[in-house]
Amino acid sequence: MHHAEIPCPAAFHFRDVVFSHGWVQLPPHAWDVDTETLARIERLPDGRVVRYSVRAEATPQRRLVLETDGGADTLPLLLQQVRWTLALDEDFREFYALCAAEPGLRGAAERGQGRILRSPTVWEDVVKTLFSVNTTWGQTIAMTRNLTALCGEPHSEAGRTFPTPAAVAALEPEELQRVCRVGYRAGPLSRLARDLAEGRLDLEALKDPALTTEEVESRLRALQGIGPYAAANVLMLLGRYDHLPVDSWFRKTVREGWFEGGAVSDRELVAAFDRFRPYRTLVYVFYDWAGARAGG
DNA sequence: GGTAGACCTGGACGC
DNA sequence: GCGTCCAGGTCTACC
Repeated sequence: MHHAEIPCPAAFHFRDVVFSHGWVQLPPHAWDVDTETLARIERLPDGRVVRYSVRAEATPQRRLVLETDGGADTLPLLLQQVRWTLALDEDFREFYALCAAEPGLRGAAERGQGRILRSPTVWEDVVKTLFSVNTTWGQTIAMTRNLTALCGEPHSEAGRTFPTPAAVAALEPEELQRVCRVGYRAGPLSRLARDLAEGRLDLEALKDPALTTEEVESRLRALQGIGPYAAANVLMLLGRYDHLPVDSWFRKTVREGWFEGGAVSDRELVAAFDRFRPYRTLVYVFYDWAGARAGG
């Protein structure tokens, strides 16, 4: 077992990042409640399949500890991956400045919140987002498990990698639908996998900060099955925080939090976030909605 | 530009 | 047991 240490940003809370949204429940992520450790099975570019885990040192969380059963030569790549998946290199000071004037956001600033757990590849985040659309969260988990079990690469001890585009592209949409129970998402999933595997599409390029958010959104919306909600969700995972993911959960949360549960149009719900540009999504994710509902 | 209806799936619900 | 509804939307046709 090899390990490396990663210095934490100021006011960093590992658990807050891991549980920033539901991704931790989707394989190949796994959370150990006893040791508070986040683990993943990962396929490296050279084909090796390794397991790695990340945990925070006890409070104050000044360092993360990365461990892997891969060779010592895998550590630089895995460190780079952890920095991306935990958004360790992002600067949230402007967001915290905005939080200071908003009672429902003061807790977020005090805890150093803003980081959202993401996948190593845009491909994985897009697939998981596609699986979260027009279904229940339980079925999203099942679809991800089924796809990973069907064509992820096995680790020697336990678990599988998230499938590569090539592995998914090798299967017919009918099989994806029948075995993974992904329903009508099989077509868009298969097409996405084939476009990536055959080099017609490059989703990793969307991580380029030189691209405008409008350009990234436009490329995401060009994907089959990715509409306004799904594109906003992926934009958030790419560190672009001004496109609100308007779905049924958003409507319920904001109506109950800011409009006393009344009937309000999407236009009005979104307009309520205008003053929080360009961090509207972070405000939605980290706002103290329970406090708002309680009248605070 | 807005709106209705179809779309996989499976759990919840009413009967 | 069975039918219906709908969930962390998207797409198309139609007006």
